[in-house]
Amino acid sequence: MLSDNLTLERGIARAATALADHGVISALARPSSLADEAYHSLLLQLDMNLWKVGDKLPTEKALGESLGVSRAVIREALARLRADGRIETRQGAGAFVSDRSKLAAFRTDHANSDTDPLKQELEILELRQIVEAGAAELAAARRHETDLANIRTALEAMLESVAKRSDGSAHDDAFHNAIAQASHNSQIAKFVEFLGAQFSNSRKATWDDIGYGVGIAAVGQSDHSAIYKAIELQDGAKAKRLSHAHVQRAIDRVLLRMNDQKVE
Amino acid sequence: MLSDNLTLERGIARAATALADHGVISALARPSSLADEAYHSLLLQLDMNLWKVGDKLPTEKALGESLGVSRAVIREALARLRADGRIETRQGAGAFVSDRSKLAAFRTDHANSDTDPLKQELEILELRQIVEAGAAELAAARRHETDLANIRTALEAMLESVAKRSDGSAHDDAFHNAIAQASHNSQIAKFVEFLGAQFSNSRKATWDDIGYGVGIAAVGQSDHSAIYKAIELQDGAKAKRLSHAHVQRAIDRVLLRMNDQKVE
DNA sequence: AAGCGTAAGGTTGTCTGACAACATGGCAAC
DNA sequence: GTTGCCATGTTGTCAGACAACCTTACGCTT
Repeated sequence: MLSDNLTLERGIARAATALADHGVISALARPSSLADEAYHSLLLQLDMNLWKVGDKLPTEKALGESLGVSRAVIREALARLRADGRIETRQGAGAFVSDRSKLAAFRTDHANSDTDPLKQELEILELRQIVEAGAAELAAARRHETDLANIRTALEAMLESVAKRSDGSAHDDAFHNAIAQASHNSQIAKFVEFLGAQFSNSRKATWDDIGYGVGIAAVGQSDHSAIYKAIELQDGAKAKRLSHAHVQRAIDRVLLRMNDQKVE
Repeated sequence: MLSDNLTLERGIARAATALADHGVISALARPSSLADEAYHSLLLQLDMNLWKVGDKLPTEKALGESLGVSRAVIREALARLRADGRIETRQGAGAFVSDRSKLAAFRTDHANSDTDPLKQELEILELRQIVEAGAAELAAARRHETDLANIRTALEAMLESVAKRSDGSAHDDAFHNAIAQASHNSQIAKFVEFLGAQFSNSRKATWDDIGYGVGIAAVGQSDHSAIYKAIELQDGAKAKRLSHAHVQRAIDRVLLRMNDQKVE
């Protein structure tokens, strides 16, 4: 595992992708780039505690040889690990594993993707539920007129989408982001935006034909209206409760899918 | 601004750091690396919407010439932007600005650091308050015996630190992380750990001589004990309320510091 | 005139070699 | 034992080259 040759893996991945393009395989290891694979390979070894905090990683030259790639590729992988706060490098000395108090970035994707995708989606939704409910509560207390106008704009755009039975996921995002903005806490706003981006694929389900058939879009819309009114009336407790319940619907849908999956 | 020469800036930054080392200047632009500066330069231009979503960035060669650095440096900066989901690159085509729905990493540091550091700390604390309160509520509902044991271990280590008036910040971290782990939601656990890491410097104040003098450590300890008991008794509402109040104390201390700052 | 295949040039991905900047350990001088 | 210097190793940066790939334009066919 340590001395794997990436070019070999890459060849296999390429072949797999070629098959996938023909519909033979659904979604496996992407070919991406050598640097990407080196990054994930090193990240995996870091997550497995192959090296302890403070330990010195092999030299760039050694890493390149063990993975069968050039130093430039290794350097890009190390640069990303450094940007995430996983390692620190000192010119002339080497690269060292940094302790957890240096973490500089939060990502939702697992290097070891052995976890069930649905479970991961569920976990992110729970985190989203907590943060968005808190954001709504703050928004009710701090919203200005301009904030209300922004939320209303997104709300009306969504109403129009529902009426036309078209995809309103972009406006859905805008609605939740506008509420987060109304909290007047830029970190919360940025984080809500980030969490929203983690669902760019799965959330579409609410707005496609199936979603309209089941009536998800309509129910979500009445949720949204109620949340807006609570924020407008500065009823923080209500905004929090409604927002929490709104995300709970999405959670319940994921739980249903998980049950369906187990039955098969 | 666009055609700045990084080597020039670097020279100035080096000189500034040299002065700082002699105590003349406190903390200014770090010299770091050329790639680091190129990354922040590009990030700043992206945040200022210099290019619209989908626009093509200048070629690596052009970027390198405009910043006065080699292509290798530019490539490292672009690699980091790509890892954050800010841009996408296609071999043979170029680098393109991606839309916000591709965000792949959450960071608390601002590229445009024109914001008050205290305000930023306040905003992160508010986010932390929301997430940790939610995590405590879930922990109360889902904790196993092993989770309780982990929390208790950290709690007792902190008690010992308080008794010895030594630095217990590491155990403080461990306590909050253990609660987040007890939520049995790995994303929440990871995020709480990440937020904790954003305070590696400022949180020490609770545990130094001043903190002991004011009694912050002691008060925090009674908070911790109460939170633990609520989780043990599976009283989610209480755990949530106590955790919220606990972080509120830290928020209030920051607000005090902000007032002191305004007076000067 | 419209469609299509091909060739040319441009751009990113990767490799190689080189040198500068810095760190570390050992050795010699005191 | 301590100090200072030097050889060696490592990371940071640069330059050039080629492969893989994309885009565009040109010329040919229909």
